[in-house]
Amino acid sequence: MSLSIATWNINSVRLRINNVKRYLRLRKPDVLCLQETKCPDEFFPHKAFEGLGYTHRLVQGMKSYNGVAILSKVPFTAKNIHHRCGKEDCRHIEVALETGADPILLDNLYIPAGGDIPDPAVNDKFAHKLDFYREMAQWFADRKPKAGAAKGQRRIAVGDLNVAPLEHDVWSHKQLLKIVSHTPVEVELFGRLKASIDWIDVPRRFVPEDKKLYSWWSYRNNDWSASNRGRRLDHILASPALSGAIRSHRIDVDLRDWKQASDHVPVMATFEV
DNA sequence: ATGTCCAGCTCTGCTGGA
Repeated sequence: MSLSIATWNINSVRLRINNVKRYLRLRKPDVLCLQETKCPDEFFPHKAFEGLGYTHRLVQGMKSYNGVAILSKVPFTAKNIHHRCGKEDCRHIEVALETGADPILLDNLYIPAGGDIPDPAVNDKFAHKLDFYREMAQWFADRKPKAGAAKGQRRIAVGDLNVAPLEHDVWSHKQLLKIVSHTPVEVELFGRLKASIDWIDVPRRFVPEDKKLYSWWSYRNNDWSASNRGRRLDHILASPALSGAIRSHRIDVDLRDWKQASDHVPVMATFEV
């Protein structure tokens, strides 16, 4: 079967529910993973998703900040809500998609942005971000198949990871080296997470590393497309067991121009599973 | 890099977070 999965930092699911519905009608992903829903569970707009066929849902939200949700046409089991770095701040949920004999584990992540000052000694938010990366790298590493095992688990991790790891994941590598999201310490930790189970960077399977690729443009730019100062903060990672199943990717840049847009656009990938 | 958006509270302006 074909399986399409999209990830989108929506920056308030209630405020942008009409954009979400429009996107779902346009691209019809089988699974949508949202971050920054900013919505306590009792107010989550379940009806909108139910009406579009997303009858399987796992939401974990809180007041004002953070919040993640998995909305799916494909049934899933193993609804896991993970607490990270000793906090209950709604940043990691995991399901097992019922796709054939062997389910696919799907992680939806909202990694802390990290504040403005890239120094963990003076900025607790940056320290939290680095700790989150270390914890995730270890958690995935603990799930890596033992040496000699035939093949690993089919696993996909998506979300706003708040790091643009490659030189051409930002508009200016040089000018962003000291800007949170592209500092060497963050890029190193992203690499450690990626190496934990030899994750495949799905969009980069299709777009060479010397080509610019972004999923986020700051609200602080008056004309985001004229300056095009973007960053690739939103990611889709696939485990090696899915390497042969990757079929396509799409980053819907045009959505940054929709009325009342999020500062992030959706990133989607299709697999033949 | 600059500087805009969102949620919450209450206060229809301000604050913190991104």
